[in-house]
Amino acid sequence: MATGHTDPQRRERILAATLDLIAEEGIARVSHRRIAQRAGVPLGSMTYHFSGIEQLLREAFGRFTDHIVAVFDEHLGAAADRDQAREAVADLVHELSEDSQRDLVLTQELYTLAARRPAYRELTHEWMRRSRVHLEKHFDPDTARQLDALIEGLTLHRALAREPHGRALTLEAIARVTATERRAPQGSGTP
Amino acid sequence: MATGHTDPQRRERILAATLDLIAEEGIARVSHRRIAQRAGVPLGSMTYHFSGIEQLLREAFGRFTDHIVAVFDEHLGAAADRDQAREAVADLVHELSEDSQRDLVLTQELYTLAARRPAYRELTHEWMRRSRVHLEKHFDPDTARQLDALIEGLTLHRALAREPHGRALTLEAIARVTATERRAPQGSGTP
DNA sequence: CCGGAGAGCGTACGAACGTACACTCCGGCG
DNA sequence: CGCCGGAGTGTACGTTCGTACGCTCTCCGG
Repeated sequence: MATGHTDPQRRERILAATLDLIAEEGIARVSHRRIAQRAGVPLGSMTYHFSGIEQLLREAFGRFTDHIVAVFDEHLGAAADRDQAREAVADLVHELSEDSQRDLVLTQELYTLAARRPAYRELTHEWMRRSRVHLEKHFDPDTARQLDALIEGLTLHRALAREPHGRALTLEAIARVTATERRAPQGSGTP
Repeated sequence: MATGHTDPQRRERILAATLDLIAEEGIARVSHRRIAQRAGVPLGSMTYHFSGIEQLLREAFGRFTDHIVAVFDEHLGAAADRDQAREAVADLVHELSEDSQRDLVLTQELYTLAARRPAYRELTHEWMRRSRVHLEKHFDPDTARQLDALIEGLTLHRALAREPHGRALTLEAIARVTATERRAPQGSGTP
C-alpha cells in the first residue's frame, strides 16, 4: 500500500493480534508470519514496527497487564468499605476464572515468562503492587498480601478444576483470611 | 551404537532432558534436536522412542507431576495432627517457592498448557485430587479446597515477589483459612 | 559358525522460520 | 509541475525445524 504516512493503527493491530495468537495457540507457536497474517499486515511491517520478536512480546504483555490492572481497579476501586471490598474480590475471582479463558491463558503465559526472565517479572511486580494498593485501603498490609495470594490461587484453581467451586466458597475463604479478630494464639504480630 | 537390545535408560534420559530444557529455556525453545543434544542421544532416537513431540511432552509432564505429587505426599503424609499439617503446608510452600526455580517454572509451563489443552488438564486434576486427599485427612472438604488454592497462590506470589514474604506470614494465612471451625471449636483430628 | 531379525541410528527433504534490504509510492516543498 | 525524502513493503537468504526411511550392527537360535 505505502500510504506515505505513519499509521498508528497498524501497530496496535499487531499488538492485539499477538495477544490473540498467544492466547489461542501459545507462545511456542508465535511467529512473525502468523502474527502478520492474523493482523492483516504484510510480513515486512513486523520488522518495520518492532525491532524483533522479543520487543514485540514485551510490549504486548505490557498492554495485557494494563488491561488486567484496569480490571482490578474497576472492581476494587469502587469498594467503599471492608465488606464491599470482600464482595469485589469475590467478583474479581469469578470474573477472571469464568468469563474469559483468554485472560487466564495470557496470565499463565506471562507468569511462565516471569518465572524465568526478570524483564517480564517487572510487569508482574507492578501488577501485584497495584492490586495491593487497592487492598491496603481496606486491610492491613500483611492481610492484603495474604489476600492477594489467595485471589491468585482461587482464580487459578477455579479455572482449572474439573468442578469449579461456587461463590460461597470463594467468599468464605476471603472472609477467613480477612477476619481481623486477632486473638493471637501463635503470636504473629501485625497492626 | 546399535546395541541390539532395548535400552530403557535412553528413554529416561530423553524425558529428563526434556524437562531440563523446558525449565531452562521454555516450551517455545523445545525441539527434537536440542533435547537430543542435551540428552546425549542421536537425533534419530527421538522419533524412534517417541511418536512425536506431543507425546514426548505429555509423558515428560507426567513424570513431573509424579515428582510434585511425591513432594506433596512426603510433606503432608507425615503430619499426624492438624497443627503438624499446618506446618507441613508452610514447609511445602517455602520449599516450592524457594528451593528450586526448576519446579516453579515447570509448574507454570504445565498450567499454561492445562489452561488450553484438556489432555494436560487431566494431569493437574490428578495433582489437585491427590493434594486434597491429604488435606482432607485434617480439614473438612471446603477448608481443604480453600487451603489448596491458598497454597497455590502463596507459592506463586512468594516465588515472583520482589521481596518474598517470610514464613510467619505464610503460617498466619494458613492458620486463618484453617482456623474457623464451622461447627465446633478447634479440637479433634479428622473431620 | 552363521544368518536372520530387529533395535537403533545417520541423513536427507520440504516446510517454516527471523531478518535484512532494495524497492515503491505519496505528500509536500520549491 | 517536478522531484525528493521517508513511510511502508515484497522478497530472498541462510538457518533450523520435524519427520521419514534405508542402513548398520548385535545377539541368538540353529
